[in-house]
Amino acid sequence: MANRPFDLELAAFTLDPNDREPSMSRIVAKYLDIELSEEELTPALLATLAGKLEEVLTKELKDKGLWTVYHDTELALVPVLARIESAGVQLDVAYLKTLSTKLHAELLTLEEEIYGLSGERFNIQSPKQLQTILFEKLGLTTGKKTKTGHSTNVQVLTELANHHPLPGKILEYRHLAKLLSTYIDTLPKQVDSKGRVHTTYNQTIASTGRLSSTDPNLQNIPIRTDIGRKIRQAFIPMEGCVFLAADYSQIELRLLAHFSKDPNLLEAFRTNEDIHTRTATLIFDKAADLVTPDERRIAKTVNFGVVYGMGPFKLATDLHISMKEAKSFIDAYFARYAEVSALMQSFETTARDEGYLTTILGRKKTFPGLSSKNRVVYEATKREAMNYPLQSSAADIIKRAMITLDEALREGRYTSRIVLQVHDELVLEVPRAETEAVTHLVVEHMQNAVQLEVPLTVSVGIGDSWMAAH
DNA sequence: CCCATCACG
DNA sequence: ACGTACGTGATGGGG
Ligand SMILES: [Mg+2]
Repeated sequence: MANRPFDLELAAFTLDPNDREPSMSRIVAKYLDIELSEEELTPALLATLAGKLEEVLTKELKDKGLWTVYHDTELALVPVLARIESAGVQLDVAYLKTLSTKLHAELLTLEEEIYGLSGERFNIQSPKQLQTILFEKLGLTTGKKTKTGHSTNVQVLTELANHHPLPGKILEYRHLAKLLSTYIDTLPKQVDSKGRVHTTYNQTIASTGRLSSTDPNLQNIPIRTDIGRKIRQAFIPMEGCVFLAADYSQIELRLLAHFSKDPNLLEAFRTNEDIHTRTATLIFDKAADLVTPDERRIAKTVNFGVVYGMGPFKLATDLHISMKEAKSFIDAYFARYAEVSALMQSFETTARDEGYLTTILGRKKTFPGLSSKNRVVYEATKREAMNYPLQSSAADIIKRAMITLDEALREGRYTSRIVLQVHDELVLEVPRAETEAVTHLVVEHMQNAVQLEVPLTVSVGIGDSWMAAH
């Protein structure tokens, strides 16, 4: 491995990813046991402490078995991220401008319709003013949700839309306003002279070890609605290139199979079955070809819910079924995937009794909330613990893939480069002539980043926009 | 500055 | 009686 300079921020994060505010003052106190304020820690003083900090944190990393993940993954990822950020990604600004004009016109129409239905003009974007219109003036009811008043969120408005035409219009308005203000009208302001946007990937924010993306966030670009997909079409490769998008299929559920060794889950992934249909056959006790689309949809929600520690309440409200039914589905899931049930319990007990959990690459995180006597805090932390090894190991895996893929691209003298990472997906800008070779390279490095009990599979698409590459 | 909301995996 | 699915970031309202 290359000789890399010490990185205090990454070292401190690897040692304690829970620390939300790792200021120099806190780090110096924590590792050198010296109490000094940020002001007292002058550059000159910090310079004198630097060597000692490196020595102490290095020893700590090695003692805790964290040196490898720190050095070979986190530190090795730094230049890879630097290249991604520096490359940026091209936007079709003219197209976004056209889209903006069209959608602003629609927004204006919606606005007038909303005022008409409300009988007055008000700030639609103010939840407070909207509450007054919906719940006082129109007397609509949900009885549900309060914090600082009645909630007007999408769940509530969707329910209210069955009783009055206004909430549906508000939902349409919100959807357009969100996409316009966050993406369509904002991204064009952030392009460089070549029409490319450059995000910043933060390596020390998400306690699971995931990356986060800011300024602009390129990890939450819309895709779930028609208009959202139009925004994805604005992400385009430079002249002479195509986009190659490669994403892991159900990586967290495969990790669930790997860690639990549940026979049903292993079998499903080893035979490359449709996992949601497989779960449906198990919880509804019927053959795969008899599973209805509705049953598959329920099974899909259960599959994803389980890795978040979802309970019957959430499942019932999301699927519009009774608590009793929801509980029966979850019970059936854990009965048929018995080793998953055992694994989830072991995550809780290990996190509580050993104090921490470990990922596939040896990343660690503690769960202080499991010492709480407050049931809500305890249960919330238990859910974090149940999700952590899966989400965090998935983050480990794509990081390894990025490091070795980047190296292979450079070693092979390719022009292709990674331009985006979205948790389980990589997007590359690929000269047309390199398409075939780089497709193989990307798949190879992603699928073989680690070896699991089940295959890691990657789906790849190529296209003239991010949307088209999916 | 916090809250509510909603965009993504 | 309470609270109820993990991890993020950006926006607009309102104090
Ligand atoms: Mg995927």
